[in-house]
Amino acid sequence: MTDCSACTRSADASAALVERGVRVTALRTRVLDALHHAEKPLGAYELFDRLKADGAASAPPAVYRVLDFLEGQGLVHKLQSIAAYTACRASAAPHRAVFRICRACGGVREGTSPRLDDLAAEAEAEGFRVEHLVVETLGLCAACTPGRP
Amino acid sequence: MTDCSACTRSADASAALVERGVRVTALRTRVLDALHHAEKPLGAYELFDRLKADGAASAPPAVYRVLDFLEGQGLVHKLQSIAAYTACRASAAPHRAVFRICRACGGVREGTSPRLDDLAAEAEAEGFRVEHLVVETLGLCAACTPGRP
DNA sequence: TGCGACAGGATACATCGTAACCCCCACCCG
DNA sequence: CGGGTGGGGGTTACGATGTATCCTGTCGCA
Repeated sequence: MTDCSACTRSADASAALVERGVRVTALRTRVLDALHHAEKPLGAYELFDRLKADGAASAPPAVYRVLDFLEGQGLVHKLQSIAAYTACRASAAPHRAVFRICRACGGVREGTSPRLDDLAAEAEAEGFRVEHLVVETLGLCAACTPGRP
Repeated sequence: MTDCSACTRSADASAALVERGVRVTALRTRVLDALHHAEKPLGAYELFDRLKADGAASAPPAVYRVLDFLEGQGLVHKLQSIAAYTACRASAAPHRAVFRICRACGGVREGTSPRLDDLAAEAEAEGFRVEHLVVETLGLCAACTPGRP
């Protein structure tokens, strides 16, 4: 288990949970750590396998419960188009985000944009009550685009 | 099998395929019709069940193949957050779209917005080659929002 | 007539997600 | 201290979603 800057982030996230008065359990910490250490988003079962190897998780439902919880807390995002989960590096609170998913290397970058709020506002203006916004950009990242230095 | 305005739309879509020089097969027509007649998006297996009842489809892979094809042609959209497919009512060509998905009634509205192109342009400006954009707004539609006439 | 390309049939399987039920344990309260 | 309570997680079993693989039929074309 290597030490890395991501650990700090993970600790920050845990601290946010404590402040909100919700429980920081061993399993939740493990899941968060695993996602922070992963270079890429992890599928639920991929995550499950890693946790099981560490003796930290027993069965899929446990993992899904934790993922749902962490997503509700804004610490984890689910990438719908690839059915994978990624730890949020930007903020420890629920927020809107846009993801760029490279189909070649599998890498994902989380970002933000005023367009997100614009889109939400457009929906609200038409009477739609926005609870969640999914914005995922699929394609090739700069490093994987052919004809490039 | 009732006659309805959606059939016209479905016919328009088929006409677009002919013009592109791709094949309009029985199965593809059936899938398109089924999606056009459905009031709500259909899951792949839900769609499969309907087609099988009509003797039109044999097994899941056939349905997925047709769905992939139609999506590539811009006639069908996949709603990632609910794993369902809907016929496009807007255009017979590939295009960007934003969806509003009501978690209460399950209804979906397809729309468009200049923000979609803005988001794509932002990504391109940073060297990301955009191939597909998924934008889904989840919440309550006007009719399902409480405290409303 | 033979060939290549494409659509679809058929089987089996992989992956993703959840329902239902139980138990444990921290915590609160009298 | 004894009992109640609720959240978190273990366990089993299953449902839903999506695919790999191989084979068959059909059509256009040289």
